Amino acid sequence: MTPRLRFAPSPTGYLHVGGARTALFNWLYARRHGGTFILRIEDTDVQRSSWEMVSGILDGLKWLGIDWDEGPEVNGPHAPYFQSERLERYRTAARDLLAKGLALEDDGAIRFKVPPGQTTFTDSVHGPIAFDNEHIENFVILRSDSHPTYHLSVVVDDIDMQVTHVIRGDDHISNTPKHVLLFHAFGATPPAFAHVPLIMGPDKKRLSKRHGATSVMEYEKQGYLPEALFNFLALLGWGTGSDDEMLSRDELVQRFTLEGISGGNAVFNTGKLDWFNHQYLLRLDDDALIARLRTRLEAAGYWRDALSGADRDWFVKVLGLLKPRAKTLNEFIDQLTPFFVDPDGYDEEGVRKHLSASGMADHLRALRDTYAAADGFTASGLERDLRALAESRGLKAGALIHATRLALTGCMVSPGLFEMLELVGRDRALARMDRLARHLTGAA
RNA sequence: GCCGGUAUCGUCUAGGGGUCAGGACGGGUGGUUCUCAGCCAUCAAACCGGGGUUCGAAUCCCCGUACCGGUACCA
Repeated sequence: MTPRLRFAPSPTGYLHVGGARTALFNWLYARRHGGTFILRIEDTDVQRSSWEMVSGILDGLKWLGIDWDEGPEVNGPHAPYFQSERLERYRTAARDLLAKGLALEDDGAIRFKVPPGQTTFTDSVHGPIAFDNEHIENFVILRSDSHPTYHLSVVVDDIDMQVTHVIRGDDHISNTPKHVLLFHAFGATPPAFAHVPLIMGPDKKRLSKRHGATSVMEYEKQGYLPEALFNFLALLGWGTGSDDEMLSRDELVQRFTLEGISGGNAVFNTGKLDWFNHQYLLRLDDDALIARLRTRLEAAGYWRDALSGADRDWFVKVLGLLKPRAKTLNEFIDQLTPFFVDPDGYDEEGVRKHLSASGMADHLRALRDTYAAADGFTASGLERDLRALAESRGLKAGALIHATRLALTGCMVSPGLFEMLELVGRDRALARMDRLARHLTGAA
């Protein structure tokens, strides 16, 4: 029997990174063993569920590259995959149990009669786990409004859909005996269970909005690459048993085991995600990088078709300058600014530190004139000219460099000044130096 | 409170009766240098505590402690 796994989100919010990781583990296991990955929408809580949320979840999964074999949009032999469309099925199941004397009516609701004894199961992550049934109350399976509770719908669906492995969050571990009891009551064999540790914030509290972004698509917005998030999430709470960390989707599939999942909760370390993202960004070839940047370039108003045509070589050089410093696609866009538009102001601290020396406007004009008269406009020549000029004027090269950087970018930090000058080009560079010189004179 | 789970550097983790307890992120220092980043070199940093078992325990057992989760006609 080939394994059948499922991810069963409740569409009461967007795809959370914790949910995404659960989906990821299920997907990894299914792909590793040639099984089936099912997506089932647990929308029995009609008030809190919406189509917008459903499509948000699908988008998040698709963006991460997690595809499903059965479920919304693709359907399958056990359709429908929305619990809201299976309500009658749950009612029948609850009445079945009632008829068999395994459940009882209570105030219009139906409760499962928990038998005496002990309920045990073997968790692939935690090992054997036992609960005394006396600690489990006769729990409701069908509400008085005839809607199923989570316990009922989950078990009925897992039976109907022939789910063989349930990989879910640790928070379900104490629900599991209830589910095991239900599987038995329905005459079914419970699936194998694997409860994965929860994702926490840096303060070891359950990850929530106050820790920062928790939605998968929020990371997309911030300029993270799906393959980076995928890799990072896969290794959160799971060890491959080796020192390798940069692992492709396929490598992750090949190495995935339930036993490698660790028992304790895992802190979501944004810094590590940044590192992964940077690594993946660095591995993108030029055209791929440009393609990934495209939408954002358009939004910023920087895009022109020549960037992938006549100006491609220039653009590739610019990107090369930014690669060591941009950790996200958004940072690329930020740092790309001086290559597309003139500075719209000057960093205040920079002005104080680097422009307050008297005569700076004059030095800047002198440099501007030198550059205007220079034969070529390449980094090495520009550097040589600047240093010579600084020396002739009794100025430290650094001082002139910093002032020129402010003129060119408006900022105190940027890639190497001379490389930037070369790529910004003579006309724009001279204009910006003029402008700062005028600005300084006007201010004085 | 009760039930369940977990415990290795700050973080993610490897390992697991005898190891210099390994890697990565982050951090420190030095170098490269016009700033930042990067890069190179280098350093610091952990087996929750207490009892056992054993020639030997971080590893096995017990007891604590801490943390997390559950304790709904939420999922």
